[in-house]
Amino acid sequence: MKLATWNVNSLGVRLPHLLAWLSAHPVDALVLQETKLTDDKFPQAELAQAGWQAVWFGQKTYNGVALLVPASQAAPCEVVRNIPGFEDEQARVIAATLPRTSPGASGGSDTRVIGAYFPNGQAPGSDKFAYKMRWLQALHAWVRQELERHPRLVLMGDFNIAPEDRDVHDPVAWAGQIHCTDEERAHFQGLLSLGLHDAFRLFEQAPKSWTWWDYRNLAFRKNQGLRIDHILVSAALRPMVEACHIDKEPRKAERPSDHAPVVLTLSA
DNA sequence: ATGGCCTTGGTACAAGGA
Repeated sequence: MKLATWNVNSLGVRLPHLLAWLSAHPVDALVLQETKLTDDKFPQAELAQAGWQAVWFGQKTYNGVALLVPASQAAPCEVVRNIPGFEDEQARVIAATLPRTSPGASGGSDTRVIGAYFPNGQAPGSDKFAYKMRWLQALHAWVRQELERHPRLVLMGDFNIAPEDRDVHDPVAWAGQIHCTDEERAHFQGLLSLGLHDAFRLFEQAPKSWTWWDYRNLAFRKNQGLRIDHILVSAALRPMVEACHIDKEPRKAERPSDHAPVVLTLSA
């Protein structure tokens, strides 16, 4: 079973690119961020024609999230949009349960997937940073509840947090900057304290592994980036994690997203 | 060489991203 997350930076622009990636990488679920489409503009028909069903939650111009699942699989259920109880104008979260498809498998159960586009935060001290902190607090409380109901849980998306200095190409230049502040990193650790595990760090990984590279300054060619897109797995899923990798290939395409997909491989 | 972006809305350029 493969699960993936990808900030596509406009699904309208990236749809052909996304379909090409999906046909080469048949995942069991993919969460998208920054679709930048209102719900009426979501390309449901095009995706269905390519063999994908979806649930989505968008808004105009900014943000927007979706969950894609092969049409051959059971439909995602118990769909939640945004953090329950947290008033938010911005479309940043979509959660759903993937029903277990192999009834013969023992000891398993449904898998809960939460796809999230964490706020950017712009700069420490700004209003947007304060919003990011409130949002992170609400997310933490909600994920705690979700874990009680769904032991097999995956939280993945664009976190807009580089958890450690090794997730930053130039930690000195980025010290205290957005994505790297102590406050943001404490929130990331807070999610881990719920019993979640950073799937990427369950394995030995190449140094200088990033998921995002600035469009400017030849950052991708020089491999100057950040690791800000993450897949966290619950304790119940951890023994099943076989691999977690960043697929840099789509970042080399013409008109790429500035983010690369992250892919999780689970046994069974 | 040293600096170099992209998307949306809307039709010039500002806002936002990270």
